[in-house]
Formats: sequence, C-alpha cells, structure tokens
Amino acid sequence: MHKLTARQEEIRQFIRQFIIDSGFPPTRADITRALGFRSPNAAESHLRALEKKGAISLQAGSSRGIRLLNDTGGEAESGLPVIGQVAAGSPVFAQEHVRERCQVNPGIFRPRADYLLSVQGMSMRDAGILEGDLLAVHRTADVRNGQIVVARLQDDVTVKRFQRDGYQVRLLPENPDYTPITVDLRTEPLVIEGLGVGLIRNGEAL
Amino acid sequence: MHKLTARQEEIRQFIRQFIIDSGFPPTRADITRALGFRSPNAAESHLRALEKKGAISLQAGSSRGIRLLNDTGGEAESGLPVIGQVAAGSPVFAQEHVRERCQVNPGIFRPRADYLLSVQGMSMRDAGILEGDLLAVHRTADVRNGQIVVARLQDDVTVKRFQRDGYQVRLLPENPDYTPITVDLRTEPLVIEGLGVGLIRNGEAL
DNA sequence: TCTGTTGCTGGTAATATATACAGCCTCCGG
DNA sequence: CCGGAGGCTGTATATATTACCAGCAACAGA
Repeated sequence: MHKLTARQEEIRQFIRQFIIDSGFPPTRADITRALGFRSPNAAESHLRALEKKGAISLQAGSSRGIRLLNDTGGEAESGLPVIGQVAAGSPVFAQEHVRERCQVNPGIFRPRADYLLSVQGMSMRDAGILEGDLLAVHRTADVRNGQIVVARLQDDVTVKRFQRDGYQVRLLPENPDYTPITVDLRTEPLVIEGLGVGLIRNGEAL
Repeated sequence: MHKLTARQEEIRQFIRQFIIDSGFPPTRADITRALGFRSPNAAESHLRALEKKGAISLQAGSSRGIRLLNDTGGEAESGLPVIGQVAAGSPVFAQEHVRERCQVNPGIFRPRADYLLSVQGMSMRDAGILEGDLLAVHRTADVRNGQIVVARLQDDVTVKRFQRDGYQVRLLPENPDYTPITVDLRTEPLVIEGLGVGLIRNGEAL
C-alpha cells in the first residue's frame, strides 16, 4: 500500500469513524459535508486516489460501495480470514482466497495465528487434523523439526510435519496411507508458508 | 426483542452475511434478488417487520441504511468459559470449574457453543479429538445417534459417540484400545450434558 | 366474524447517489 | 519548462435506491 498524504489519511479516518458510527460507509455527499468541500467531486477524486493507493476498494455503481482495506480497526474486518482452495502460483495469503472470516481472537494461539487454512485430504489424520478442519497458521518461515507446517511445493500447498537434515527436508504425513515427501533444497524449491499453531473444527465435521 | 419468524431470521442472516462479505448493508434490491422475490416491496415490508421487532434499525432516506441490532456476536462478552477437571457430583457448567475464558465467538459453531470442555484421555482419538483439546459444547439433552456427546455417568463426565436403542444407550469410544460403555436407562442414571459442536486445539498440542 | 400479522406481486414517484466533464491552482521532480 | 499528482470548484445526468400505493392469500387470535 502506498503511503497516504495527510489529507487522504484524514478522509480514510472519517470513513472509518463513519462506518463505526453508522454501520455503513458514507456517500460522496457525506464526505463532502464532513470535510467542508463545496463539490462532491472533491470526495470522488479523493476516493479514486485512495483506491489507487490500495487503502480502499470501490464498488462501481453501488451506493456507499466503499470498503476499507488493510485495516484492523473496523468491526467489519474483525476475525481471522479463512482460506480455502489455493490457486496454483499465487500466494496463500491473498485477498482472493479469503472465503469468509471466522470470529476468533488470533491471540488464543501461540504464536498468534494470522489466518485459518481449510485442510484438504486426510494426510494428517493421526495428528487429529481432518479434512475440513481449519488449521490456524502463523506466517513464518522459521520452523523446527517435528513442527506441523504449511509448505508450498511447486504450485501445491500442503500441511505436513517438518523434518530437516542438511539439504534434505522431509514432509511427513501422519497417516500410513500416505507417503512422506522428500525434498532436496539444492534442486527443488520449497517455501514454508507458515507454522501450524492450532485447529478449529466445525460441528458438521464431528 | 420479539421472536423472529423463520423467514425473518433468514433475512436477518442474509443481511449479516452481506455486511461481512461486502462491508456495507444490502439494498432492498439486493435482498429481493437473494431471496428470490419478484417485488422489492417484499424486502421493504420484511425490513419494516424486522425494525418493529427490534432486530434492525432503519435510517430513513439513506441508501443501505440498515443496521443490525442486538447482534449476539457478543462483543461485550469475554469469550467462552473453558471447563477443566470436573469434580464428582457437581454440574459440569458450574462457576468453580471455569479455569479461564477463551476469546472465541460462540456463533462460529452450530448450534452455538455454550462452553469449552478440556478433553481428558484419548478415547476419541480416531475422531480427531485428542487429550487437551477443547471440545465446544452446546448445552442440550436432545441428541441423536451418531453424535458426539458429553455424558455424565455416576460422577464421571465423559465424551463419547452416542447410540441409543430403546432403553439401551451405548457410549462408543473412537479408539480400539477403549471399550464401549453400555447403560440401561431403567437401572442406571445417565445425564446428557451437551452436544459436541466443534473443537479448538492449542498449538502446544500439535 | 373482524382485525392484525405474515408474506408476497406489481408498479411508480421522489430523491439519494455515483460519476462524468470542464476547469483552476500549487507543488515537485526531471 | 513540462508533466503529473494533489486538491479542489461547479455543473450535469444517468441510475440506484427508498418509499409508498393498491392488491391478494393464508393464518391466528379476539
């Protein structure tokens, strides 16, 4: 996100406060009144600038179609993002993968969780991680042997137990039906996306 | 707040989800489309009904002027109580058993969770419920075969899969090392304390 | 039987709102 | 000295949206 000017930050703050007070975003006219403009176009161009800098997103054609981005303060942004199917080649923690948000305090996990990953497959069954579970993930590449990690191999994102020995990394499933994956760091790219720090399961999976 | 009808609750839920998804409330037209109405007035009158019952408040004259009230999201609540060792003879859900509180929105589970029970033992291992896990429990005695329940037998509280056949109730572990418990309701007291609706695991158990 | 509520169809007028076009001024890097 | 971004005024206009009209049917309680 680009840095905002003082005036732009002022407008962003107004939008934020307006949402908290009213429950919905302001119109151009609301911004115009609040900031003392004489033309609604002043608000319009500010919104465009804010969108260009990635501070907000605008919904074309719909009234009050303003959404604050990268903001932890707004009520609408509370909770952890739930990430589902991860498309090949794109980072796990990307806006387009966020299916919904789960009202959980990230601080109940240690280290704190950054997002929830919807688990696919039964490869970690014997570690009590089942398909459909939400794995709480802390974004870090600093993992140790025996920890459960989220790893990216080629374009595949997987949850496994981590074991490293020199240039050899073994990604161990917790299910005899699956086979461990061995990666040679000198020849194959391996990205550690994060560390598993907890689990949440919905009732439907019980 | 008056009780909502099924249809009204449906609409309230839609508004709620719309706000989460979009960042702003829906218009009458949005509701009309989503619910499959042919007239926007259907949405209008539903909103009026919801306002009358105190479920929402409407801002006259402004677009998307819908605000959810009494949102049970529990922003003031300090999370779910975590219940640990249960002393013999006393009810599970008693103040003295609350070890701590966990910052989780009870509404992420369905039906909603009333408390979290710290799981002891590995009798439900193959259902992905491990020792130390926090089982989200909905307080009810209305359980069905195959569901995971919190049951009290004598002075013992246990988590098992429920199976009833007439007067015979079987409490099935999900681990071949444990043996099922059979209870004859005519001779032995069995109290169903609640229904397992979810699970939370701390990182330390991973 | 009357009255009110729920749950809609179908339509319309008023107005709230987004958004485009045409400018004006200042500051700043190249 | 040019070009672009920031920060506005002022005027329109298409359309998104609210809000109200008149009905219809089912149902519940008084």
